[in-house]
Amino acid sequence: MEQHISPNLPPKKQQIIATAAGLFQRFGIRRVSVEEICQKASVSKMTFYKYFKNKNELVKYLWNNWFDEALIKFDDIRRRQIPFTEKLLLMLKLKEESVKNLSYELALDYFNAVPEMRDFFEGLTRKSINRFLDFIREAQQKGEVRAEMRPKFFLAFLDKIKELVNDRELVESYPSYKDFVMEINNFMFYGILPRPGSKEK
Amino acid sequence: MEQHISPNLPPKKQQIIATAAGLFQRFGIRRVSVEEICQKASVSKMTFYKYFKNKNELVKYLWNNWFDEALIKFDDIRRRQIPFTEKLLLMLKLKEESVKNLSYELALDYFNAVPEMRDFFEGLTRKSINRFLDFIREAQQKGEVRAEMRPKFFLAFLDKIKELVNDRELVESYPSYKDFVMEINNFMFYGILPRPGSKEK
DNA sequence: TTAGATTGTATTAATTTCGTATAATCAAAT
DNA sequence: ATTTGATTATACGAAATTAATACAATCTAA
Repeated sequence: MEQHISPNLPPKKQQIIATAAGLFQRFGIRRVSVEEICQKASVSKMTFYKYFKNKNELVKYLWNNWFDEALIKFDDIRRRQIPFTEKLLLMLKLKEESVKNLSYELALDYFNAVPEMRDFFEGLTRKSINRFLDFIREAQQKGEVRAEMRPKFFLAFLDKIKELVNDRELVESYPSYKDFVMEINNFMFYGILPRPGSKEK
Repeated sequence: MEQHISPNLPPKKQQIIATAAGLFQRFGIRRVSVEEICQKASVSKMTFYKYFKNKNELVKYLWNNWFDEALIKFDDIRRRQIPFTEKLLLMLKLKEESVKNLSYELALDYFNAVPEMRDFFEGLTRKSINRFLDFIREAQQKGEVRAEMRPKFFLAFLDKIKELVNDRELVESYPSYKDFVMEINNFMFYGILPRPGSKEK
């Protein structure tokens, strides 16, 4: 719920953004009218249309903000001095949070009513995906990931894996979260084959 | 979210009721259209209007159901062979749950748009309150409650007390929930004065 | 006092929702 | 096979809501 909206914006504009974000989150974009936003934000409609051409532009503004913030966090993780697989897990978590904030479900609901917004949203999504593919390619060049693997396959694979990260029962069945991470680590490095030099028979 | 809707209704009617309840709960009554209910319930609009004159009648039906169920549970508590104060606490809990289901907040939102529904809702509320006042009067006749106290005062008092029941930190500061109940018990029986014969100095 | 921002009210056009009418479809009983 | 009752799809006009703009009035700070 906490929005990190860049400050030193006109106060009225900020009010609009904050209340709109709250209302959209709660009821879905489609179900919230401009007037409602204005009333709850104590802003006249004129002022609203001064700062935003219309509701869609406001929505785009919010989406842009959210995606930008997510990308900043993404790059932050990317730069850290931690093993590749740990980065991966952090990114999966980040993605989950972002989706929660964006209320992807509510966005979908909006697409049905305003189809042209789908393109915009998908544009942002594509940008994010490309950033991630870059990350993988870089890891391949650094030798952290097998170079023969197609990045797109890896992406699809992770999309499935992330469900495991959210599987509480599974995660808690390990002595610690770290052990769980190790499991994924090992799986990604060695696959299902016994580690060379391990004592498995 | 679990609705206990009386069975052996026409299946389509039941679908309408169930989906409407879900949507209302989620988005508020005002924000959900008849068409949306029909779509999600896989029921044609014609069928909807066969079973309900309009959206308001559907809402009334749901409210009636919810209040009836609550009153049944209320009477059940009333009949139990447990001390008066324990009944009180159970009733406070019941009320809290009912309010949660009714989404009182969302109902209020609806009143702004459709004022005539407020009367209906308040009618149901009054009925519940009267039932409760009866309960108190009975307790007064049985000598469980001081006869000089006005039932309405007691009602107002409880409305404040119930916030305590929901105060987790307070409740958990007692060794057990039973101890917390005893505290309220004692307070209601003896007020703030030391119990006659207790060892306080 | 002025300039810029904001508000309240009003207004029109566009969109959504409501509630009904009609004909078609389907399932099951006769 | 036919009838019956329930349901659906489509369409429709009326009513209500929402969108977006216009204009005059107000407020605020330089």
